[in-house]
Amino acid sequence: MKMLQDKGIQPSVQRIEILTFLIANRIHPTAEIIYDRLHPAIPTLSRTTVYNTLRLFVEHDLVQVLTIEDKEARFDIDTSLHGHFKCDACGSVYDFSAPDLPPEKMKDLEGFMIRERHVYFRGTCAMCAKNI
Amino acid sequence: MKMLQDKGIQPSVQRIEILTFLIANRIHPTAEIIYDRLHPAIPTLSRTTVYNTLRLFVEHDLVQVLTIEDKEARFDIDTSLHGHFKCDACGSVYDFSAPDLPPEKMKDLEGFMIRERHVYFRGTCAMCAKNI
DNA sequence: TTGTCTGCAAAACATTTGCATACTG
DNA sequence: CAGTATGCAAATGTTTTGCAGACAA
Repeated sequence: MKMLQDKGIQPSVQRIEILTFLIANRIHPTAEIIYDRLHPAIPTLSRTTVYNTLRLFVEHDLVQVLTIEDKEARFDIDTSLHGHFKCDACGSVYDFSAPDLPPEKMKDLEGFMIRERHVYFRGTCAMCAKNI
Repeated sequence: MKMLQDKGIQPSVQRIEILTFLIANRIHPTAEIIYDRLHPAIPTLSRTTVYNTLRLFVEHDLVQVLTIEDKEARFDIDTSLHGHFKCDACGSVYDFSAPDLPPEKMKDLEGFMIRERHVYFRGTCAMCAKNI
């Protein structure tokens, strides 16, 4: 996988599979979800490798960590600025285009160096709201 | 404490102390920080009670949970809409006035019921940036 | 061959739960 | 007295670490 080499990451079978899963499944999965979905196809895969790999990807800015809930981290292959909505009914995490909060307009943060910006909404998604 | 009774919470010694701490120390503490700071004065205080009490406060909308980091939850007595900035150097969490993201303008979320909104920034705070 | 990657088992943490005791109305 | 709150100890769930064997440049 060229994507990995471009980021200076050696492309092992496990790393390619995890990256491919993240690209194909835009569901902001947890480490456990990734493990559960890949383990049948790669029986030797361990949770440790999933965690190691995700940390590596984050360190190389290939994915971002979402802390939209307090229990477990979620991972997003899309590192562009956008918002995340978590439905408390079905548990899904949706993307939405967040207005670009211009950091220079926030005078509370004068002199602050902003490296990451996250917008998290929670509530009930349209599908779940309909079924109530 | 009237504030507790207004929310339908029985004001025990422990609950009053924890609420008072949150009001007096706007540092967005973790459960552990609250325990460490109150334990000397209330030697019988247990971590369980701190966790129980914080959960109770959250359920009664007296405080909000911040998931600005993946490891531990932080608690904010200010439930109004504002942003949070975490400095990766000193670990402090700062408040800032976030522009009110109008949910109705986000057509990606049509039909969604929004219950919570969070804006989290990360980086280096002005004080730490100066000392680099 | 030398360094890196993997994966098992165990450890580390934050948080929750079961339950007996203590408190309060 | 009845119901609720507390706190200890143990359990849970996620993530990390130590380390030995496997793999790759």
